[in-house]
Amino acid sequence: MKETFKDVRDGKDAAVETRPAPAPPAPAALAAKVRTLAPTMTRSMQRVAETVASDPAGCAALTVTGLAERTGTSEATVVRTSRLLGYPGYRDLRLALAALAAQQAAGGAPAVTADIAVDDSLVDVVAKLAQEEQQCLADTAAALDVTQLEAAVAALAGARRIDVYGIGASNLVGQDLAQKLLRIGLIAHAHADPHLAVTNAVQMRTGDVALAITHSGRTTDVIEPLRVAFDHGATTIAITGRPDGEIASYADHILTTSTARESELRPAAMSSRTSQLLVVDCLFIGVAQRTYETAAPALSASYEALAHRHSPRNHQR
Amino acid sequence: MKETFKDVRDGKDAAVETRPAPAPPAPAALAAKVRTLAPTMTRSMQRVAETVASDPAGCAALTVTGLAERTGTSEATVVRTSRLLGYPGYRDLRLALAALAAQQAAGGAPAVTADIAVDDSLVDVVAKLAQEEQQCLADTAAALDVTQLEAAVAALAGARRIDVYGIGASNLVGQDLAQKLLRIGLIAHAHADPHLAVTNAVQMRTGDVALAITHSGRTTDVIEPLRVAFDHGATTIAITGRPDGEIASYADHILTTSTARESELRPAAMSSRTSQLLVVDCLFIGVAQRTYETAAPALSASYEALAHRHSPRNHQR
DNA sequence: CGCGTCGATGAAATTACTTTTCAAGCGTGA
DNA sequence: TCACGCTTGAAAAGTAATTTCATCGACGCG
Repeated sequence: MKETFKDVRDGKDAAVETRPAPAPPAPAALAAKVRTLAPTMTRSMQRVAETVASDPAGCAALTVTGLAERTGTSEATVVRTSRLLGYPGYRDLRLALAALAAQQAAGGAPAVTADIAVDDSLVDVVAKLAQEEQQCLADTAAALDVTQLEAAVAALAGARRIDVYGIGASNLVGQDLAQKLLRIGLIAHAHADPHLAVTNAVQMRTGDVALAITHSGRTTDVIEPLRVAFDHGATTIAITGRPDGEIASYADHILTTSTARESELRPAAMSSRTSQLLVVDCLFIGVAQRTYETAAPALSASYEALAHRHSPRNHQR
Repeated sequence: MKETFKDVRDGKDAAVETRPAPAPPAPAALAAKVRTLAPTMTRSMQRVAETVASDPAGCAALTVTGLAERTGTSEATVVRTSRLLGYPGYRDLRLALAALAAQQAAGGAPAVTADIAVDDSLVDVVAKLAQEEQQCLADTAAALDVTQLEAAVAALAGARRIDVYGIGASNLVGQDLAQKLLRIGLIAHAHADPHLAVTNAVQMRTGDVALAITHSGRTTDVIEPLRVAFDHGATTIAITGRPDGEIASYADHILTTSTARESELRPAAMSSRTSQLLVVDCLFIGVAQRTYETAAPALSASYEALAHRHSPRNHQR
């Protein structure tokens, strides 16, 4: 169970490196974190998390016992929830809560995001979608673990070869990343076919990088190739919305994407894609910075190469 | 003196009621309070107060003992100082400190609109990217012509068949749209190969919809198939950043995406992609609304179908 | 110049709060 | 239906905050 899972990961980390940074507690990304982790939580923990997220100021004034009473749970559950949210204990969650409350008070309007309904006008749809995606970006940026990002960037920048795994919508994100990396001279390939992906993953070894993208963290077709690459000594990176999912067991570096509530009309795929793309962009820029000497000329070269694919400009007025 | 004061207060409170609200602790007025009360304080208390005022964030991380050590005083002195500053005890001062730190941090970094530079830290990169993409979304939403969108949605919703043309990054956006439309039961196909696209475009006729995605509006490989489809009587839609580009000549409906300044490290492809995706999402939601009767069941069906592709949930603790 | 008083201060005791442990409860799947 | 494992809260254990109290030093007065 938990022990097993934890031990596996720890063992791996110990073997590979010394776990760069467990998880710097989130300052303002609390709401995002609550959403991301909500599925993992038990009922009472969800109650605590939700209470905390909906009224940071109020909760900051409460002691463990107080919050336990207010949520109708026990102190133990409150502490457990705090841990799950990434804090060493309730004390620190409480501090973060106070900070969050202050920020909210200062920032003013929190954000009104009503679900998109079937009978919304298109004007509303546009507004709500834009709003939700903006929120999603903000959440992702706030929750992104820069240490992990740094490590991932370093791995990519120095990789002999990069394989990207993703299925469905995540595959498109993977292709986006691969396209970008190719442009700056890296050898990257996005796999769409799970079988081919596994077949190729066997070739991976130390110095190669395998990157898997899956929102659920449980997509077998994506986990398999990453596992194979991991077993063959490649450095592995996972971009997932569930940092505690199975895929985490085979990832050296985990980049967490945020999750928005999904509604009937707006499948989770939409916000996860937005979130994933931001992460991918960050990776790309990071790598481009680190390989600037070669990246810059490569970028302009690719522009040149495309020029003749465009009709002459005389059409514009 | 202080003792006396405290006793008086306690006595009164006990007698009157359960502590009405002697003094609402200060949130951000801490520095002011320190200055005001400094003369009243003893040397060691001044040291504590000053430390606290100059580094709220750092002190918030410390326990009484820690702060006592850092200021070279004792726990008692720290508590006494807290009292003098208007808090019931150190615990509450600490919360206020955290809040203050958050406020300072929020106010200190108002907006990062600068270009991403080669020597930016990853933290900056993440912040700037998120910021830029958010801006891009806002711009797109504001500039989107809902009338055109409405027309495009109507065309798509009633289409016998939908072909999507896009090259490079825009192709991924096209695939995203096609995937989504397929999910709700429409017949959509995204073309990556320009030759095949043209070949297929010849088949298009009235009742079919051709949709082209190109940021520049001048990408020949994308314009060609759209022109062919247009000539054969299909309804044509263009998603482009240049509504005056050549492609406009062959588009019945034009959806404009916004363009952000592009910097050396951040090619235009990035922001155009974000913008295009928002438009595509709006199209999708619009179509899903109009075909709700068939779309809703189709959506849930596709979820079901994917379920077995995920590993069981037993992995989570 | 010495003595006494009083406030400031920190060590230690006490109390409040937090964290951990553990056993009972409960749902779930075999 | 049973058994297993996860969830949960009660209570023990531990940690941090608060209070108490004795010491120290300064100042004023005899």
